[in-house]
Amino acid sequence: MRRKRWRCATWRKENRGPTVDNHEVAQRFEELADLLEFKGENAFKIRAYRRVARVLDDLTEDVAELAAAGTLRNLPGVGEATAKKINEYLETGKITRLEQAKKGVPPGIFDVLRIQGVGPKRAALLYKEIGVDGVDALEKAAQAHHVRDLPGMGEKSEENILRGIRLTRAGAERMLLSVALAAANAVVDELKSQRGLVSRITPAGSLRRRRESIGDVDILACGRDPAKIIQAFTHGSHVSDVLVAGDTKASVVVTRGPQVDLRVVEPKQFGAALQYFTGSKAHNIKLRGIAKQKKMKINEYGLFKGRKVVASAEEEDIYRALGMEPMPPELREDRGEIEAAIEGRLPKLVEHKDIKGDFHVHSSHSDGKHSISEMADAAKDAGYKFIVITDHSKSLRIANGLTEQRVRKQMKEIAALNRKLRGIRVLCGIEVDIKSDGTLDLPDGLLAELDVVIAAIHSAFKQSREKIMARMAVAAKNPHVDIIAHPTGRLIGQRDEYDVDVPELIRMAAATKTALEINAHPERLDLNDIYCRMAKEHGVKVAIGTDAHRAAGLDLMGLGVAVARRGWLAKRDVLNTNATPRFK
DNA sequence: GCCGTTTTCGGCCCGACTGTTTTCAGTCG
Repeated sequence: MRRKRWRCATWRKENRGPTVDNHEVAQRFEELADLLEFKGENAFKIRAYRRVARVLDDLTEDVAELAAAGTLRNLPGVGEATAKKINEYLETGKITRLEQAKKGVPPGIFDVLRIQGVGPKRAALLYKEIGVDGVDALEKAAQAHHVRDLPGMGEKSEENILRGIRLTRAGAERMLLSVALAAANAVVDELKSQRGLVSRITPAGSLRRRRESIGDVDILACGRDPAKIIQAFTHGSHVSDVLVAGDTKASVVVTRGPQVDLRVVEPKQFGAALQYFTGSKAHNIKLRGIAKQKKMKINEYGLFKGRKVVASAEEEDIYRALGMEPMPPELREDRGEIEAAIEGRLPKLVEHKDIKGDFHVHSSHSDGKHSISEMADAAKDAGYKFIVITDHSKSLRIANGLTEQRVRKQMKEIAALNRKLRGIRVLCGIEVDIKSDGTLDLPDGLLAELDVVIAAIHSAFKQSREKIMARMAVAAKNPHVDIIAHPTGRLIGQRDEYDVDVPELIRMAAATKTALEINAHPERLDLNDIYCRMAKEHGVKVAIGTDAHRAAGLDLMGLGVAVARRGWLAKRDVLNTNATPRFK
């Protein structure tokens, strides 16, 4: 699959909370942390700022509302000084401490810090000694061999810096979850295919946690001959560049693909390593703190009390030994899962096998490739009890949207098909367009006759928040609309959300008993994990739809389930788990 | 800068790899 180019401004933090403002405030704290790091200030202070940034990004409430209510300090990691800074930013658009820190630091330093192999110490050295104030200046200095003369630097460091610049420019960007999964599977399959090489091998990291976009791919393996595994990995058919290769770990860049890190561990330590390399970093840091309280130590080799191994072979053993329930990788983001695990109140997450049907499927009647009958066969093969055919409505001309007449014709075809089909039921639906003037594209009388109505915005993305929300209100309040599809309209790495107030939409959905969709298409994954959790907290049901335009598209359900799991959703929160779904 | 079964000061996660060093600092995850 082709690598996506990321055009929107917010690609670095795809897990945005309800409003842009949270993310915006978070970014200020990231900047502050970068600057203080560059200046060599107290590392713990820097970590504290980064923690604040992450907490703000993960927030399911509006930071401005918390500030107004005076409850900022209830947030973990936010103390008096930070609360003051947040208030200052909300009121004035500036943070005095940040402005001070910026003084005398050229803005290009932020980019220099993002080059692989250049950290705060080297960035400061380069700036002070030879005036490197940006990536271009750094490249020139390295090419002119001015870098190797600096203390602690040499020929190799210079080469590595140039390679770091190349890698960053070539696209050290994040990739879609689906792309990373494919790359990881290719590497894993190649290593597995070599007889007797690996006894266990599995992706770890953010891929295993199923984040919606992935930076590097992490893979964990064990086998009799670690050196041979590293050798096979670095000489794999997909490798274009070897970054590091040691006894137990190696990093490569895959041709037209991501950086892949492999770690080789002892079989008896596989569980500890899997836990460690699955992360997230924040989750692990909290876990380490808990181990420390219990006078234990945790690292990638195991959980230790003094020299004694308390747990190491399986992940579950480590969590249990720390006094908590083991938890699925999708929850490990330090968003309250550790506290829940200690108190024994982790949700039992929805699983792929619970899914009985797909709510969002297109056919050749509009812009799908396959007939209704072919889609039904594919759904039956997937083990489903139902699918909902939801072709586009007429105003979406580019997608050959259905007129009222054609909808009626489709209803007849589906009725006839259902008389023949065994073991699967085709429900008659529509993806009705919420037009830019705030009306629905088909009359209520017709919508009332359909089994399932999903409504979606496909036009006028640039409208004001008021207009977008007015359109959403029309859809949610319509008694025939069952689901609002891809509610924010974002395309990961390509297009930002339209100006939808998601917390307000969720309140609307709750009040009108309208479900919200997780669109499982890899570029959408919309709602995202944070919004899903917010929906659940408000009692709003979620419907997963693959938006399949061909039979193979039904396979994307796994990505939708992953988002649901990341959003803490249980079986009862997801409408697809009911073989005969009921609506308004 | 935050935080408290170590409570208002003194901690704050931990190890691998690299390149430059004569024993370790810097970077990364």
